[in-house]
Amino acid sequence: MATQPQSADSDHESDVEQRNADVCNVVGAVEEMGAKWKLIVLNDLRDGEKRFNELKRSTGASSYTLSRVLDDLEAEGFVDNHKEFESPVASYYTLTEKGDALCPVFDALDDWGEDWL
Amino acid sequence: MATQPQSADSDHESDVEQRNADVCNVVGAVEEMGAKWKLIVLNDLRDGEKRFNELKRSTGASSYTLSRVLDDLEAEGFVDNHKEFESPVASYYTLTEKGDALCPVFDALDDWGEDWL
DNA sequence: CGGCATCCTTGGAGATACTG
DNA sequence: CAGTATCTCCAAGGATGCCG
Repeated sequence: MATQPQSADSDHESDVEQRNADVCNVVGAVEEMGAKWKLIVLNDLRDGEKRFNELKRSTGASSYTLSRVLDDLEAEGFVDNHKEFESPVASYYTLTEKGDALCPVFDALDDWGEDWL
Repeated sequence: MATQPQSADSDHESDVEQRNADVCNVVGAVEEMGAKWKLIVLNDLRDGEKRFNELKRSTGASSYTLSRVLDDLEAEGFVDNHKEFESPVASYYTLTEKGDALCPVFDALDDWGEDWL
Protein backbone atom coordinates (compact mmCIF):
# COMPACT_ATOMS: atom_id res chain seq x y z
CA MET A 1 0.00 0.00 0.00
CA ALA A 2 2.99 2.17 0.17
CA THR A 3 3.01 2.94 -3.48
CA GLN A 4 0.23 4.31 -5.56
CA PRO A 5 -0.65 3.33 -9.09
CA GLN A 6 1.40 5.61 -11.24
CA SER A 7 1.23 4.28 -14.75
CA ALA A 8 -2.42 3.77 -15.62
CA ASP A 9 -3.21 7.23 -14.40
CA SER A 10 -4.00 10.15 -16.59
CA ASP A 11 -5.61 12.73 -14.34
CA HIS A 12 -2.77 12.97 -11.95
CA GLU A 13 -2.68 16.73 -12.06
CA SER A 14 -4.27 18.27 -9.06
CA ASP A 15 -2.33 20.77 -7.02
CA VAL A 16 0.73 21.30 -9.07
CA GLU A 17 -1.01 21.93 -12.31
CA GLN A 18 -0.59 25.65 -12.14
CA ARG A 19 3.14 25.47 -12.03
CA ASN A 20 3.28 22.67 -14.52
CA ALA A 21 1.38 24.80 -16.94
CA ASP A 22 3.85 27.59 -17.38
CA VAL A 23 6.99 25.88 -16.33
CA CYS A 24 7.51 24.92 -19.93
CA ASN A 25 8.91 28.35 -20.56
CA VAL A 26 11.92 27.49 -18.52
CA VAL A 27 12.59 24.45 -20.60
CA GLY A 28 12.17 26.45 -23.75
CA ALA A 29 14.48 29.12 -22.48
CA VAL A 30 17.08 26.63 -21.41
CA GLU A 31 16.81 24.86 -24.73
CA GLU A 32 17.37 28.09 -26.55
CA MET A 33 20.43 29.12 -24.61
CA GLY A 34 21.68 25.90 -23.19
CA ALA A 35 25.34 26.36 -23.81
CA LYS A 36 27.23 28.04 -21.05
CA TRP A 37 29.04 30.32 -23.45
CA LYS A 38 25.88 31.94 -24.60
CA LEU A 39 25.01 32.83 -21.06
CA ILE A 40 28.48 34.02 -20.27
CA VAL A 41 28.61 36.24 -23.32
CA LEU A 42 25.16 37.63 -22.74
CA ASN A 43 26.08 38.36 -19.19
CA ASP A 44 29.17 40.19 -20.30
CA LEU A 45 27.16 42.30 -22.65
CA ARG A 46 25.07 43.63 -19.82
CA ASP A 47 27.72 46.26 -19.38
CA GLY A 48 26.79 47.65 -22.75
CA GLU A 49 28.49 47.75 -26.11
CA LYS A 50 31.57 45.62 -26.43
CA ARG A 51 34.02 44.78 -29.15
CA PHE A 52 34.91 41.34 -30.32
CA ASN A 53 38.30 41.19 -28.69
CA GLU A 54 36.93 42.80 -25.61
CA LEU A 55 34.49 39.97 -25.26
CA LYS A 56 37.19 37.53 -26.09
CA ARG A 57 39.23 38.77 -23.19
CA SER A 58 36.44 39.08 -20.68
CA THR A 59 34.87 35.76 -21.46
CA GLY A 60 37.99 33.81 -22.15
CA ALA A 61 36.50 32.18 -25.20
CA SER A 62 38.58 31.52 -28.28
CA SER A 63 38.02 33.52 -31.45
CA TYR A 64 36.47 30.52 -33.01
CA THR A 65 34.06 29.79 -30.22
CA LEU A 66 33.20 33.40 -29.55
CA SER A 67 32.53 34.00 -33.20
CA ARG A 68 30.14 31.14 -33.43
CA VAL A 69 28.41 32.02 -30.19
CA LEU A 70 27.92 35.61 -31.25
CA ASP A 71 26.71 34.46 -34.61
CA ASP A 72 24.23 32.24 -32.89
CA LEU A 73 23.06 34.88 -30.48
CA GLU A 74 22.61 37.32 -33.29
CA ALA A 75 20.59 34.86 -35.31
CA GLU A 76 18.39 34.24 -32.31
CA GLY A 77 17.89 37.92 -31.74
CA PHE A 78 19.74 38.25 -28.47
CA VAL A 79 22.42 40.60 -29.69
CA ASP A 80 22.94 43.25 -32.30
CA ASN A 81 26.08 43.81 -34.29
CA HIS A 82 27.30 47.12 -35.56
CA LYS A 83 30.43 47.22 -37.68
CA GLU A 84 32.78 50.00 -38.59
CA PHE A 85 34.95 49.34 -41.57
CA GLU A 86 36.91 52.51 -41.18
CA SER A 87 40.16 52.48 -39.34
CA PRO A 88 41.21 49.13 -37.94
CA VAL A 89 37.91 47.38 -38.42
CA ALA A 90 35.78 47.35 -35.33
CA SER A 91 32.54 45.59 -34.61
CA TYR A 92 30.43 46.30 -31.62
CA TYR A 93 27.98 44.00 -29.98
CA THR A 94 25.05 45.04 -27.89
CA LEU A 95 22.08 43.36 -26.32
CA THR A 96 18.81 43.59 -28.14
CA GLU A 97 15.64 44.18 -26.22
CA LYS A 98 15.23 40.45 -26.07
CA GLY A 99 18.69 39.95 -24.70
CA ASP A 100 18.35 42.80 -22.28
CA ALA A 101 15.18 41.26 -20.97
CA LEU A 102 17.35 38.53 -19.53
CA CYS A 103 18.88 40.86 -16.99
CA PRO A 104 16.51 39.79 -14.23
CA VAL A 105 17.63 36.25 -14.81
CA PHE A 106 21.26 37.17 -14.43
CA ASP A 107 20.46 39.27 -11.42
CA ALA A 108 18.74 36.34 -9.82
CA LEU A 109 21.66 34.13 -10.72
CA ASP A 110 24.09 36.61 -9.32
CA ASP A 111 22.05 36.88 -6.20
CA TRP A 112 22.02 33.17 -5.78
CA GLY A 113 25.74 32.97 -6.31
CA GLU A 114 26.39 35.31 -3.46
CA ASP A 115 24.70 32.98 -1.06
CA TRP A 116 25.69 29.63 -2.43
CA LEU A 117 28.84 29.94 -4.39
CA MET B 1 19.28 51.92 -20.60
CA ALA B 2 20.82 48.58 -20.60
CA THR B 3 19.90 48.32 -17.01
CA GLN B 4 16.53 47.74 -15.59
CA PRO B 5 15.06 49.61 -12.67
CA GLN B 6 16.89 48.30 -9.68
CA SER B 7 15.04 46.53 -6.96
CA ALA B 8 14.38 47.98 -3.58
CA ASP B 9 18.11 47.93 -3.05
CA SER B 10 19.34 51.12 -1.55
CA ASP B 11 22.78 52.00 -2.84
CA HIS B 12 23.39 50.89 -6.35
CA GLU B 13 25.70 53.66 -7.29
CA SER B 14 27.27 53.11 -10.66
CA ASP B 15 25.94 49.75 -11.57
CA VAL B 16 28.28 49.09 -14.43
CA GLU B 17 31.51 49.22 -12.52
CA GLN B 18 29.87 47.67 -9.55
CA ARG B 19 28.55 44.92 -11.70
CA ASN B 20 31.91 44.23 -13.20
CA ALA B 21 33.14 43.46 -9.76
CA ASP B 22 30.80 40.72 -8.72
CA VAL B 23 29.50 39.56 -12.03
CA CYS B 24 31.73 36.57 -11.56
CA ASN B 25 28.94 34.98 -9.62
CA VAL B 26 26.99 34.51 -12.79
CA VAL B 27 29.91 32.89 -14.47
CA GLY B 28 30.45 30.69 -11.48
CA ALA B 29 26.83 29.73 -11.37
CA VAL B 30 26.75 28.99 -15.05
CA GLU B 31 29.92 26.99 -14.77
CA GLU B 32 28.44 24.95 -11.99
CA MET B 33 25.23 24.12 -13.76
CA GLY B 34 26.09 24.66 -17.35
CA ALA B 35 24.40 21.65 -18.77
CA LYS B 36 20.83 22.14 -19.82
CA TRP B 37 19.79 18.91 -18.19
CA LYS B 38 20.75 20.10 -14.78
CA LEU B 39 18.56 23.12 -15.15
CA ILE B 40 15.69 21.15 -16.55
CA VAL B 41 15.81 18.62 -13.76
CA LEU B 42 16.12 21.26 -11.09
CA ASN B 43 13.22 23.09 -12.58
CA ASP B 44 11.15 19.95 -12.53
CA LEU B 45 11.92 19.40 -8.90
CA ARG B 46 10.39 22.70 -7.98
CA ASP B 47 7.10 20.86 -7.76
CA GLY B 48 8.48 18.94 -4.84
CA GLU B 49 9.48 15.36 -4.30
CA LYS B 50 9.71 13.25 -7.42
CA ARG B 51 10.71 9.72 -8.23
CA PHE B 52 13.30 8.68 -10.69
CA ASN B 53 10.94 7.53 -13.40
CA GLU B 54 8.73 10.47 -12.76
CA LEU B 55 11.61 12.75 -13.57
CA LYS B 56 12.51 10.58 -16.47
CA ARG B 57 9.08 11.09 -17.96
CA SER B 58 8.76 14.76 -17.22
CA THR B 59 12.20 15.70 -18.40
CA GLY B 60 12.50 13.27 -21.25
CA ALA B 61 16.01 12.30 -20.28
CA SER B 62 17.24 8.75 -20.63
CA SER B 63 17.89 6.64 -17.54
CA TYR B 64 21.53 6.96 -18.16
CA THR B 65 21.58 10.70 -18.50
CA LEU B 66 19.11 11.33 -15.73
CA SER B 67 21.05 9.12 -13.40
CA ARG B 68 24.25 10.96 -14.02
CA VAL B 69 22.63 14.34 -13.77
CA LEU B 70 20.99 13.50 -10.48
CA ASP B 71 24.21 12.08 -9.21
CA ASP B 72 25.92 15.27 -10.13
CA LEU B 73 23.29 17.48 -8.61
CA GLU B 74 23.38 15.50 -5.42
CA ALA B 75 27.14 15.73 -5.20
CA GLU B 76 26.91 19.46 -5.68
CA GLY B 77 24.28 19.77 -3.01
CA PHE B 78 21.39 20.81 -5.19
CA VAL B 79 19.19 17.83 -4.50
CA ASP B 80 18.59 15.29 -1.79
CA ASN B 81 17.87 11.64 -2.31
CA HIS B 82 15.74 9.50 -0.11
CA LYS B 83 15.42 5.80 -0.90
CA GLU B 84 12.91 3.19 0.14
CA PHE B 85 14.07 -0.33 -0.28
CA GLU B 86 10.73 -1.89 0.47
CA SER B 87 8.59 -3.40 -2.21
CA PRO B 88 9.38 -2.09 -5.67
CA VAL B 89 12.31 0.08 -4.71
CA ALA B 90 11.56 3.77 -4.83
CA SER B 91 13.85 6.73 -4.54
CA TYR B 92 12.66 10.24 -4.10
CA TYR B 93 14.47 13.39 -5.06
CA THR B 94 13.93 16.78 -3.56
CA LEU B 95 15.59 20.14 -3.76
CA THR B 96 17.95 21.09 -1.01
CA GLU B 97 17.95 24.58 0.35
CA LYS B 98 20.63 25.41 -2.15
CA GLY B 99 18.60 24.06 -5.00
CA ASP B 100 15.46 25.70 -3.82
CA ALA B 101 17.27 28.99 -3.69
CA LEU B 102 17.36 28.84 -7.47
CA CYS B 103 13.63 29.36 -7.72
CA PRO B 104 13.96 33.09 -8.35
CA VAL B 105 16.19 32.28 -11.27
CA PHE B 106 13.65 29.95 -12.76
CA ASP B 107 10.91 32.43 -12.10
CA ALA B 108 12.85 35.09 -13.92
CA LEU B 109 13.51 32.68 -16.74
CA ASP B 110 9.89 31.75 -16.90
CA ASP B 111 8.93 35.36 -16.90
CA TRP B 112 11.26 36.07 -19.73
CA GLY B 113 9.95 33.14 -21.69
CA GLU B 114 6.46 34.51 -21.59
CA ASP B 115 7.53 37.63 -23.36
CA TRP B 116 10.13 36.32 -25.71
CA LEU B 117 9.52 32.72 -26.41
C1' DC C 1 11.50 0.38 -10.02
C1' DG C 2 15.86 2.47 -10.20
C1' DG C 3 19.81 2.35 -11.84
C1' DC C 4 24.69 1.01 -13.88
C1' DA C 5 27.55 -0.91 -17.94
C1' DT C 6 28.55 -0.58 -22.87
C1' DC C 7 28.59 0.97 -27.37
C1' DC C 8 28.41 4.69 -30.40
C1' DT C 9 27.36 9.22 -32.42
C1' DT C 10 27.45 14.10 -32.20
C1' DG C 11 29.06 18.56 -31.58
C1' DG C 12 31.20 21.74 -28.31
C1' DA C 13 35.31 23.80 -28.00
C1' DG C 14 40.61 24.48 -27.70
C1' DA C 15 44.89 25.28 -30.55
C1' DT C 16 46.82 27.07 -34.43
C1' DA C 17 47.32 29.44 -38.65
C1' DC C 18 45.68 32.48 -42.22
C1' DT C 19 43.03 36.64 -44.46
C1' DG C 20 40.71 41.42 -45.26
C1' DC D 1 41.05 44.04 -35.27
C1' DA D 2 37.76 40.68 -36.45
C1' DG D 3 37.00 36.95 -37.93
C1' DT D 4 37.44 32.11 -40.89
C1' DA D 5 39.44 27.53 -41.77
C1' DT D 6 41.07 23.06 -40.14
C1' DC D 7 42.19 19.48 -37.25
C1' DT D 8 41.54 17.27 -33.25
C1' DC D 9 39.91 15.80 -28.79
C1' DC D 10 36.69 14.78 -25.34
C1' DA D 11 32.35 14.98 -22.87
C1' DA D 12 27.35 14.88 -23.42
C1' DG D 13 24.00 12.09 -24.27
C1' DG D 14 20.84 8.49 -26.89
C1' DA D 15 19.97 3.33 -27.32
C1' DT D 16 20.06 -0.98 -25.46
C1' DG D 17 20.64 -4.55 -22.11
C1' DC D 18 21.10 -6.36 -17.53
C1' DC D 19 20.62 -6.58 -12.59
C1' DG D 20 19.13 -6.02 -7.42
